[in-house]
Amino acid sequence: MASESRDSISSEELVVWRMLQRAQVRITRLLEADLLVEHDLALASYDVLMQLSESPDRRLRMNDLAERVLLSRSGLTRLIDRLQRDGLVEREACASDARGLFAVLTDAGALRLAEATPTYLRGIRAQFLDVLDATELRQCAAMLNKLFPASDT
Amino acid sequence: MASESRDSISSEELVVWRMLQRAQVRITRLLEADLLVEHDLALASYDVLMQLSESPDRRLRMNDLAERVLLSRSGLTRLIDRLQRDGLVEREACASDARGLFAVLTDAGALRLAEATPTYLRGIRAQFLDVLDATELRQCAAMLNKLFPASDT
DNA sequence: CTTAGAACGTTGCACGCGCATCTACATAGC
DNA sequence: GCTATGTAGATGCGCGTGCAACGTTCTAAG
Repeated sequence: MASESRDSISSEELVVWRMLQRAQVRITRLLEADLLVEHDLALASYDVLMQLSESPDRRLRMNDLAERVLLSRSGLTRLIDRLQRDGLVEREACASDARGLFAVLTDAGALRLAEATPTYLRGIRAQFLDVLDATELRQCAAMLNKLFPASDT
Repeated sequence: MASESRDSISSEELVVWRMLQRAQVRITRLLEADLLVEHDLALASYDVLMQLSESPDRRLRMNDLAERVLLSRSGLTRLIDRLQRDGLVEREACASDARGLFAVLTDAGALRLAEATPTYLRGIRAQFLDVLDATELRQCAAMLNKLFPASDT
């Protein structure tokens, strides 16, 4: 009953995989909907603001930021365009590398992030964290550590 | 050390949530890339073919299908357009409800699904199932059952 | 110094998706 | 029968994204 997953997949395993897909989509959509309704902020935008706020001097190179928010470079370019248009982020040249640009969180951006954060936290608690108990959360963390080895891109 | 998640979220919890996001995106992208490269089939298309193949008479009402593959009605309309253009699926009128349409898997669609399935299974094994042991898989299933109560939309 | 290659960010383009709207049909109330 | 409300799919439109290509700048080799 131990090893049989070489050439095929049991239907239970398949079910687990599908549930994972559904759960992730469901959580993400509800979270994004809340952010959009209450703060007119897409989830990707929130992620950008959050990453910047946690970075030294509230700034990050475009490239690094793209990796952190799981976006392609071009995708991030457009997203920063929008956030800059809304005054939440600014672009700043990089002294040490003339090719590089920093995306910098503005005060308005920090404020917007602070406003939206309760909604964000409430969402992931309601949809995810509060549903699991402490033990499950630990198990979950352990699994994710295996699924997401340090050598990620 | 048990209950403190009411008004804020510990950073460990936040980390778990972010890892979940990253893991899901990573798995999905690798899987989709494989399907695209080896079979010119998007993940959403594969899901449609799979759902149809598991349904009685290889057919499903557009509405039901949309829910199962987590797509809006309009999204599914276009997706079925494409699959129909490629001969993998056909539309058929519904006798009991003149408004309704069935999406029906064609033989070509079934063949294409069969060809792509090894890639699909290999992907979710490599990215997900094989990374976890039997115990973890059971824990994972238990958590997902809590995250995804039967009363989903 | 010069040249070849790589890296950073932006842009043109096409694609896939959701929302709002529309038409056709169904169902309930009168 | 007729009308009102609801449902199934399709369509117009706009948005966000990735890929390929481009210009600019950095780095390494000669």
